[in-house]
Amino acid sequence: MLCKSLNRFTSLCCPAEKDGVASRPRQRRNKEARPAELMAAALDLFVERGFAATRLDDVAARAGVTKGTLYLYFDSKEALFKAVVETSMVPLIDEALRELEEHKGSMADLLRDMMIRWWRDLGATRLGGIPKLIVAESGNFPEVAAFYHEAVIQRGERLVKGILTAGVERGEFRPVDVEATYHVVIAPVLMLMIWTHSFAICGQGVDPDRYLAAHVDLLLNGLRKPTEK
Amino acid sequence: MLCKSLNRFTSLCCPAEKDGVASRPRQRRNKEARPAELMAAALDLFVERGFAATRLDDVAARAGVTKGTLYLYFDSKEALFKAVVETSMVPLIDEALRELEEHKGSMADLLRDMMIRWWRDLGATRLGGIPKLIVAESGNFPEVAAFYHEAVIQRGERLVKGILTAGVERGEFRPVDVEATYHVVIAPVLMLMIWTHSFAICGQGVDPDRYLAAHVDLLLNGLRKPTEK
Amino acid sequence: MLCKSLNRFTSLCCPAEKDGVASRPRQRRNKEARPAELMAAALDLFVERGFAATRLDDVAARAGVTKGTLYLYFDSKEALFKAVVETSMVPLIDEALRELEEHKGSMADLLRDMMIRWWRDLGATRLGGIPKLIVAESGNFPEVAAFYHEAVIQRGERLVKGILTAGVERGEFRPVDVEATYHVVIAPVLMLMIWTHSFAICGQGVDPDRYLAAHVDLLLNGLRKPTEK
Amino acid sequence: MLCKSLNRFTSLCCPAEKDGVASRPRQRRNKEARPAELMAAALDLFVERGFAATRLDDVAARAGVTKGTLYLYFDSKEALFKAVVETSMVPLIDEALRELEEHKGSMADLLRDMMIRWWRDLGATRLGGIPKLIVAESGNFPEVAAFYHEAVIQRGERLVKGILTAGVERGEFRPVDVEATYHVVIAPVLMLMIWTHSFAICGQGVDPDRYLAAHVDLLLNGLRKPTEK
DNA sequence: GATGAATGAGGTTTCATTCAT
DNA sequence: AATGAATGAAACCTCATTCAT
Repeated sequence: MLCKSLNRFTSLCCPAEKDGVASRPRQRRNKEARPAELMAAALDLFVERGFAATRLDDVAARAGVTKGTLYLYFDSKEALFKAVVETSMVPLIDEALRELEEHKGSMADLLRDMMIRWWRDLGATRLGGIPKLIVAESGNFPEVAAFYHEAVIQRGERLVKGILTAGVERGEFRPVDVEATYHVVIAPVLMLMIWTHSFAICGQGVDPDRYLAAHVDLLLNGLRKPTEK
Repeated sequence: MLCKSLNRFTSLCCPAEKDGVASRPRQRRNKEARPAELMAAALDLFVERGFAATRLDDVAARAGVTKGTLYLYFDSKEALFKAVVETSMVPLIDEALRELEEHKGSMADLLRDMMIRWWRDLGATRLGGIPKLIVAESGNFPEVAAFYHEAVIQRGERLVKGILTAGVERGEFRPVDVEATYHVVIAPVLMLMIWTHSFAICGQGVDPDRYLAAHVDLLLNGLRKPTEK
Repeated sequence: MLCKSLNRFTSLCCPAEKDGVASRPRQRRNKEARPAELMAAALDLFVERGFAATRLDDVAARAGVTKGTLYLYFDSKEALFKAVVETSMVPLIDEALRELEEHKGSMADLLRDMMIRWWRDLGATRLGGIPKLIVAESGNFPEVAAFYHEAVIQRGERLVKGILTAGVERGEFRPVDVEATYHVVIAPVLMLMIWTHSFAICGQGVDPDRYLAAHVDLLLNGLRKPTEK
Repeated sequence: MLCKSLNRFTSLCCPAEKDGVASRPRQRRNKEARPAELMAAALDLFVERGFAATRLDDVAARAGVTKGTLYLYFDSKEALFKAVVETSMVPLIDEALRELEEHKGSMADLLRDMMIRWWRDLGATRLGGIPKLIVAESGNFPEVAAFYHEAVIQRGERLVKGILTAGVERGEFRPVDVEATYHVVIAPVLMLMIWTHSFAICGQGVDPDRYLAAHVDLLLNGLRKPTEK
């Protein structure tokens, strides 16, 4: 929990004013909320246009301030992006990791549960656009990519591999190549997010629930020990 | 190197030679080949850097011409981009379709075979960077995305769904939700391509063969009728 | 360090502490001292970085206040600059004049003595950066330069010319062009200060003592009547 | 000699159009002269305002082009400055070094000669403003300072020390501390240039010829062996 | 057909200055 | 008296696009 007032962040989804500036006599409207407002505006535009194509002018305008104000709170465009990721995605993964440690039931249930919640809390929200952004711009912004890898990917990796390993050890799953299977497990979820934020825009949507159900179905069937008939 | 254009005043070097440009005279070798040369250079750079980050200066230099020449053949950067996608991906897909209509054996084998060939002939080449590029820029270039969807994705969809349906009808596969399973089948392959062209660069490579093997293994185990042990 | 202002939300640190700021409460200690504190901070930074490159943010931080406070005491950055020059250099020159009026001995000794004291009391301190600063910014702040000339340079001129004239009249020195020789006398000292505050930083220091000794040696040899061997 | 057409540079002193843009139908007016025109405009403004305070917009406007054109010829503001120094000051010093090697007469004459020519060809021209600029901005632009040190100062050092050493070896000069005397020799000349380009602007000029004569007079008297009466 | 010099709008970032509190 | 959030005018630099040659 980085900052108390930031918890409001994910549910703060600023109520439109699409691209228009609020015209009230601003100045000290509610200063504690400023960073969260800026990050919310930034998330919207980053997801919509990508990192490079997002202009800080637009981020500021969407938050109802001017460009210079951004630099009161964030050192650079990159810093702004990092802050967005850190305050929105990281806590979600950290909580999942915590739950894994405390989980007692079957690993198959946990996996299914995680999948569904991951989609509901992250994939289905604006945050679901982040992975596409990262993939798209990692080549041109290596520092951003490196940060994301460390902050998000590695944590997710620990989570999924933890479940797989535990399942195998308990004899619940077949003995699989955990390293490779990890990628097979997350790929469809990642792909769904990427899909939703690219072709879905062109009206070529995938039904997330059916897709995830099919994935989990296939996955658990593939992992289950064939001997337990 | 005081002043960029001073080279001209010495006799040290003559034609632009930058970013790996061929330095041969290139005597109007074959004027019909010019567009193809330009598109080849553009493909290289688009795949490597993305659409927005690719500079036309660099494309021209790589093709051994100057920037102005590009505008003799393409109306704009976007037009060049669309031409590249059209001429590089479409023929490949068409050939794949032709070959697959002649298949007679088991659907499981066919699926496994397809996966491997898709990777070898496309994913492992520089063309493997196209899907990432499309996904990444689809938001900012909707027409390009729509074209790609029609020309490439829909054909692939027909193919995979055909195999799944046939497998189920023959009793080779469990009865699955074909619509959703189609996505689950292709997602890992797409994901592998995207991965290879994004984080792989940051030293976080995935071993394609192990990954594909794990995917196919899981897939066929998941599809196989549980009764046939 | 995600967002600059988040420090406020934690209890880690309280007041601005940046760039070596005193962190004591500074309870309105002595409101008459505030301008002097601000000018002291400004002198440090002006000497270190020059006029244009000094940020008022940093000046304020070094004085333990905020930027807005500066504008309570000075109308603008330029006004601050002029105040600094006025209050730091003028008293020094006045004291030097007072002490020198009481001298009785030889002019050669007086000249040598002056040189050494000038360096010790002014050149070797942070005030030695003022001449460079004046020279550097005189073009962009002509009023400041004019003030400095009147307040500092002209006094020094009277002094040196007085010594030279007296030395010639007494027959201690050759008859020289006093007007021009004055400049030759002070130039090396000025130059030493400028040098110390410019290239000395780049590791190209001059040894002040050797330099001054060489200067005085050369000077007195050049001034001495050649017949008096 | 870096570039044939650049020799015209020092005598190219573009005929005013003070701060105004030429309104002729430009475009390819005389493309080979472009770099020299840009450097001439840059020299004017660098000397007048300093490095940091000179805006590239103004440099471009004075040369009758737009900002972007500058970047066709120079990679950055720093590169532009370096090019100006390299093409204007360095050749002058190099020629002086060549003459030193070929000189046969007395070192006193050579020293006097060099002083006068240095002033005539450099100090009295716009180039005389460069040393002040370097001194003023060396703290904030270390790379620029380092370049200047290597390109100009070290060459000048070799020149002056060469003369002093030769004079001492031949028994023409007293045996002096060459290292320290070098600084004493150049300081007044540097100071004269700095003076001319700072206080001189405020109407507090020094008469260069009288000043230099006094300096050389004093210098040679100070260096001459006292035994030769 | 090909060039390449030139443009100019637009990007991120900086910072002196203001003003409601 | 003091704050510090906010502004907005530049500054440097980039690059798709144009057009005279």
